[in-house]
Amino acid sequence: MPTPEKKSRKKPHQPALLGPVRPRVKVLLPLPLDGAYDYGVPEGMAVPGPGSFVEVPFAGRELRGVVWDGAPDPTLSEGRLKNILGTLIVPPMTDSLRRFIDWVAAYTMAPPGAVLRMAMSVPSALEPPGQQAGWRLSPAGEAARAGGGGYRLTEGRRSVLDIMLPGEIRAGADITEEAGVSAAVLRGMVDQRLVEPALLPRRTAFPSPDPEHPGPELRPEQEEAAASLRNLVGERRFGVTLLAGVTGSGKTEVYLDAVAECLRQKRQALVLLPEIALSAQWLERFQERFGCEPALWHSELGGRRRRNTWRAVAEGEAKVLVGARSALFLPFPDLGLIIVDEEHETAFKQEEGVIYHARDMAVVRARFSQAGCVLVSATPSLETLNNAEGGRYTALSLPRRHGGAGLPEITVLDLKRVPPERGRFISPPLVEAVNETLARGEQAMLFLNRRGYAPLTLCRTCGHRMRCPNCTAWLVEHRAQRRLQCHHCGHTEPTPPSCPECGAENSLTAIGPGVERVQEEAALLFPEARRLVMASDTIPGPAAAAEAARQVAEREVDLIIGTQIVAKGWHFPGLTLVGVVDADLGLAGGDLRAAERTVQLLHQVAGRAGRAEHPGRVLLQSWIPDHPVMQALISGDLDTFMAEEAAARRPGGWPPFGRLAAVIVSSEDERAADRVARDLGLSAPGGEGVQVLGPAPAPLSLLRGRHRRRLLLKARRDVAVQPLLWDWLSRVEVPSAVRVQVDVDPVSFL
DNA sequence: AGCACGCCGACT
DNA sequence: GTCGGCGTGCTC
Repeated sequence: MPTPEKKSRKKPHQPALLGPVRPRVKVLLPLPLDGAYDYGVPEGMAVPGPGSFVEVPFAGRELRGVVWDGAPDPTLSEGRLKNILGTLIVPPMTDSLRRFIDWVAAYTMAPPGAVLRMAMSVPSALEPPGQQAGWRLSPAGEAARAGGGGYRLTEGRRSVLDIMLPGEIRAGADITEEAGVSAAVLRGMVDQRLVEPALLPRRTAFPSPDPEHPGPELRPEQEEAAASLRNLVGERRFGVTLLAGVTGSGKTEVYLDAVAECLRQKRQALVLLPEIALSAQWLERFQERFGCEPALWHSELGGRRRRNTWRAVAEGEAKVLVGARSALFLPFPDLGLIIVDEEHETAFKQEEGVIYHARDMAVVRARFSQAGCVLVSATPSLETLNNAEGGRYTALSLPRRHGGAGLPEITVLDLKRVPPERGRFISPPLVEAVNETLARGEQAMLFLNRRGYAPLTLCRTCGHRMRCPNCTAWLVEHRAQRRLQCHHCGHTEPTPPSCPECGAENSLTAIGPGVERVQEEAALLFPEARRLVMASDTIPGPAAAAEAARQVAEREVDLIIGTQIVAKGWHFPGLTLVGVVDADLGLAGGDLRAAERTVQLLHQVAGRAGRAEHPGRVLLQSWIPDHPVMQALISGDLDTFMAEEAAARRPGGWPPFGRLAAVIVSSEDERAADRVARDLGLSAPGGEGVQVLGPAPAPLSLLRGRHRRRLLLKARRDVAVQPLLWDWLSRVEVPSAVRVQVDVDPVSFL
């Protein structure tokens, strides 16, 4: 039997081409490669300029990339050079976005192609517009979809039929992507006449927000701040402003006025929100101000809408876009303003893949785009406050609330003095306060930043604790589903009837409260109250969020029991009491920002109380009522608290007075991880203003089945940490089973 | 990222 | 004896 010819990995040696040498360009591909690759421009093709989207052959595939800056390598032999296949009809990527991508890659130490991938997240958006070909079900296809026609369908064909609605016309790439099949499956269906060609309709235009649409009238201090922001935008140059102001002081209206000015300047505006999926009420306010909806961008946005939005941004048609952090990498041709609302939120930190902080990168993008940048918060981060103090940012503040509404009165309930009953979590004074509030026909909220029923399940007989098999974490009971869940890796298992260790029956006990357990207790204490649990698992998306907001607004709910998702952006006019079930929760673990974050979160939750005509009340249950965090919340003097935080961090050179970079070593093989971590420790850089702490097991020393070790590089502010890190990491050998990640400016220390 | 190559274990 | 596991290296 003849053996099939083995495909040679090496290219056959080609003789040097005669005639004129092809022009060369660098092309960056959306892959985690070290840099851009060189390609030849075939005869007859105009040399595409930097920023052009091109199609190129790469490792036997056809990929799309962007012509990048820099000189092609003249030493690369003509024979190895492949030709560009074609230029795509898309507005080229601007200089400012290309420089931003390079900057982010250099700063985060990610491959530039990995950053480019975030800017090219919608492959189908690069298809030529207009006369684009699409596909729809033929009559035979519709019959097959309904199960008729006696067709025998492969799994792939079945899933194509399932996702194609009768009459709907979609792009081929869209269909194959959503159905999870190859193009061959679709082609086969076309050949069998189950699917027929059709022209894609031109997408509907994005509405233009009208800056002159009559919006709400601004109070004098709002108008003053708005004027300053309009001025920032009007100058059409880079500048950063911090807009601070307590909840309810009308910051949103102020910065929407800056958006209006940006529209008058005929430039685009980007608003970043930490949790775009839960911002139904924010969208209403936008609508009121501008008479239409903005373009939206978040990870749940799928298929067609995603594609259209990307394209509309690239063509400058989408004037205002509201999005999550990934919106920072959209191809705005002329960005005039970036707003980062709730700038202190840790949700702006991307923790996977390219690890970056969207707030910080927003400032950089604004700089490259000659745009204004506004950081907005009731409780600004120490980083931002420090920049304002140093004069790098302009500071504006709105001290008062709307309509003269006072700040809620905040009291600490000392749990040592007024403990809840055994096995309960709501203390008698809080029970009484809720009863009074409900009796007056007002709404109350119980806040506990912990999902599920109980964070720990313990065997009373043998002391066994239910743990996640993949992570250093306890399993959280979700009683409604009768399951135990790991909140880190997604592992779930049914709640066992008896102890898996000693076999004792009825011995497993729930330890500690989650919102579900608080709601159970509330059902006993306040049986008449209509209750609503708001947690990320009960409010899974924008629609559910809007529905929850409606129920609260229309008084179909008396008592809200919620996790941190209730802290952000809601306006509950009838809510006058907030009870914080465990104010100490965020202080455990003792990381660098635990106190700062707790103050920010609890201040924000407190801000939900008493926004309308009724004054609000907030009760914090705490075992440590004298803690500076509680004292700051009671007094409402957050400035002093932050000043003390700053004073505590300054001498040690902790951020923002110094730089940090975390090096995380992980492997399924614990010993391999230890070995690499130890080697890194031994070759750690030192010297003036630089020190390395660790290695040490990460607090989550096992995560998703990977053993993790951490090192922390701490450096003076004037030290560039990236060259130091590159040099350091290059000196240590890392086997392929071990991953070394760098997190510059870490937020989480887990 | 994806894909082919190559070198080690369990099966028709 | 082959099929196939995924470790390793490469892509202009």
